[in-house]
Amino acid sequence: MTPNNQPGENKSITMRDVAKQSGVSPMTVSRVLSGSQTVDPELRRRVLSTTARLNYAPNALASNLARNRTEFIGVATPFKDLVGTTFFREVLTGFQTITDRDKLDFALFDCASERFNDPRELAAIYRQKKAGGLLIVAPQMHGRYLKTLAGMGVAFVVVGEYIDDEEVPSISCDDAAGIKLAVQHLLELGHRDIAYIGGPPMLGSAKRREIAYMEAMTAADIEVPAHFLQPGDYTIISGHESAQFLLTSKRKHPTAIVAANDISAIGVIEAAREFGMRVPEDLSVTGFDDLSPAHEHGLFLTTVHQSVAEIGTVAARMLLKSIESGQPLLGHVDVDVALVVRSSTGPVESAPPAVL
Amino acid sequence: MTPNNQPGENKSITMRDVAKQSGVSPMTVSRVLSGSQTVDPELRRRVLSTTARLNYAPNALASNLARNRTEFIGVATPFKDLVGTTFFREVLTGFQTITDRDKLDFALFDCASERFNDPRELAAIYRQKKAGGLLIVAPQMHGRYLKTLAGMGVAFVVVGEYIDDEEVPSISCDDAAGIKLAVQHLLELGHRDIAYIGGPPMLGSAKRREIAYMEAMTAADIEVPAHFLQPGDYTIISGHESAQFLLTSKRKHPTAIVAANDISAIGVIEAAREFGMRVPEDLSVTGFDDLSPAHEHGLFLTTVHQSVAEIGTVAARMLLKSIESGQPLLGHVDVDVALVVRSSTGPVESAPPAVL
DNA sequence: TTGTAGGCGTTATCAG
DNA sequence: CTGATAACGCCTACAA
Repeated sequence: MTPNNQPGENKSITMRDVAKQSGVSPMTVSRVLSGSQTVDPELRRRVLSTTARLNYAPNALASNLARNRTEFIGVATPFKDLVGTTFFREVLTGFQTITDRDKLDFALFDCASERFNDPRELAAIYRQKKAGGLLIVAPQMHGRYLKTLAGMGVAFVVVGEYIDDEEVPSISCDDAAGIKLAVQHLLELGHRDIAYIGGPPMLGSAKRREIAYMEAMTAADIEVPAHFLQPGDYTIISGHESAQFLLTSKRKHPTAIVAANDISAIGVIEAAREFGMRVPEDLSVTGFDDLSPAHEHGLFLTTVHQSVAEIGTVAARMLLKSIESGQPLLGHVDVDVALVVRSSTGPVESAPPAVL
Repeated sequence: MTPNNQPGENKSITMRDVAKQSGVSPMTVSRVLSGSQTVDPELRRRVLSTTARLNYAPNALASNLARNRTEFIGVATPFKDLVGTTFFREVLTGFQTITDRDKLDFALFDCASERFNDPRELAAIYRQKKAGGLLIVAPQMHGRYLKTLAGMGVAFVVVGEYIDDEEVPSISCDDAAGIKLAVQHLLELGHRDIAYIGGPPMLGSAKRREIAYMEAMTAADIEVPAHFLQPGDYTIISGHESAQFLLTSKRKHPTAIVAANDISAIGVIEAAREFGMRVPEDLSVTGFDDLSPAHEHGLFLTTVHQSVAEIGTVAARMLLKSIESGQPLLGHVDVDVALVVRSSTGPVESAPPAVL
C-alpha cells in the first residue's frame, strides 16, 4: 500500500513545493487553498496558478491530523443482508443530501463480520479517527451491543429500527402510526375481523407494529381472537403459512389481514389466490414499507409508506450535530408514515368469505 | 467534525501517554502495538496492560501519514443505480474476502454525483490519499473518462464492464463465451432459427455479447435474417417489445430467443405467454447473468451464470498488487461463465410454432 | 533490545 | 496581510 508515485516523479508534491515555486510561504498556500483568510489577490493568483501547474493535491491525512478531524462518516451495515437492498440505497442517498454540503465521504464497514463481534472494534473505528461518526444500518443488532457503544462515547445513530433504550439514539418510521392507519382504513371499509401477521420478535419495530395493531383494535372496541395474532418473520413464506392457517382454520376467518411488512403481505396474497379467494373482494390485505418489491411483483398493495430517504436525512442532521457539538444523541426519533391505498383493500362483502 | 472527547477527558490519549504510564519510550509502545519488532516480554506486558487500562486507540491518521499509506480502498459507483443491487453486493463481498486479510476498509464515493463529472476529482481521491486505490463499479462510465483516469496515474480497476482500451484495466465475465454456450445449447436442442435481443449499445459487454451471437451462428453455418437481431436495453419492456415483434412478424419466426440478459429474457417470456405460446415447448429462451431476479420472478430460466463474487476477488487481487507494486494495471480480464440449464429451453418441436 | 532525533504534510498561533 | 514556529501523533533511521 506504500507507493503513490508515478513512474518518473519520485516524491509527491507538497505544499512546500507549491510555496517555493510561488515565492510565498506554505502558510499562504494553505490559506489560499482553504479559501478562508484574506490573501493578496496577486499572491492568490500565483498560488493557484502553480497549484494547477504542479497538479498539486493536498494530503488529506496530514490536513486531518493537524486539524484533529475526520472527513469520513462511517456506515456500518451487514453487507450480505443490506447492501443489495433498496432500503440501504435510500438511506444512503438521503443521508448523502446532507453530508454533501460538508464534503463528507463515507467509509463502509461490514458490521456482520467477525471483526465487529466486539463493540469495542466498532468504537475503535471512531476512536482511531477512521470515521467522525457512525451511521448504523443494522436492524438485527442487539440493544446491549448498542448500549455498550453508547457507553464508550461513540457518536452514532441507528437507522431503520426502533431501539428501546434511552441511551441508544435511533431513527425509524413511526411503526405505531402506520399500523393504526392501516387498521383504521380497514375499519372504515367495514372490516371488523382483521387479523395480523407479525414480524421477527427480536425487532423492536416489529414489536411496535404488533402492539399498535392490538391497540387499534381495542380502541375500536373489537376483541381480537387469539388466532388472529399470527407470527411471522417478514418473509414471503411466513406470510403464506400464516395466511394459510387463518384461511383454513376451523375458527373464525378474517375478512382482512394486516401484514407487518410488504413481503409477508405478498405471501398472504399468494396464499389467498391459491385458495381461490379474490383480493380484495374476498380478502383485504395491507402491507408495510412500500419499498420497491411491492411494485415489482405486479401487485397493487395497499400499504404503509415509509420515507426511507427522509430517515436518512434526519439521521444525517442529527449525527452531524452530535459530532460538532460533542454531545451524544439520545432516544428514538419517529419519521412520519403515510397510508397508500391501492387495490388490495376493499369494502367488506356482505357475505362472509367462502370457507375452503 | 472537531471534537472527539468525552465529557471529562479533554484530550485523546496518545502513545506518549501510554509510554509514560508504562515507564517506557513511545517507540517501545509503537513496536509492541505494531507487533513487529522484538520487545522484552515484561515491557510488552506492561505496555499492553496500560494500553487496555487507558483504552488507548492509535490515531490512524497519524500512523498513515507517517507511513505514507492509506488503509482505504475507494469504491466508486453510482449510488442510485447500483448500491441497492445484487451485483454490487456480490462484487463487494467478493472483494472483501481479499481485502480483509490486509485489514483494508472501504471508502464509498458516488461517482454519479456532479462532483465527479471531472475525472480529476476522482483522481484527487487517490492523490489526496483518501484511498489507496479505486474499485470502479460503474458500467455507464465512458471509456474516455477512464482513459483520462489511467493517464493520471491512478491505481484503479473497472469491474463488471468490458472497456475496449488497453490502458484501462477492467474485469468482467466472459461475455463471448457465455453467449456461445447459450447458442451452442440451443443448437444441440435442434434449434436453427435463433434470434437475439441485445443490450444497450454503449456498453462494451453488450457489444461483445452481440458479436458472439453472430459468430456462433456463423460458425454453425446459419445465416441470420436481419430481423433476428433485435435491439434491447436490458429492461423487461425492451425484451417484451422485441419478442412481440419477432413473434408477430410476417417474416420467419424464431424457435428460440437468446436475450442479452435475464431481465429482458423475462420480458420475452411474458410476451410469449401473452401470445399463448408455451415456454419451452413453442419457444426456447435463454438469459444472461443469473443474478437473483431470475429466480424471484418464479421463472426457471436457462441462463449464463456469471460469478460476480469471483469478479470481485479477482479485482481485489489485481488492485492490491497494483497498489503494492506501483505498476498500473492494463487491459481486460475475463472471468469464466457457465451455462445453467433450467426449463426455459427445450428441443425444437417438429411443427413450427403457431403463427399468431 | 531500547531510546533519541527528526520528519511525514498540514494548520494554529502569534509576531511582524 | 504574511511568515516563522510549533504542534498534530506516529514511525523510520540510527545510536546506545
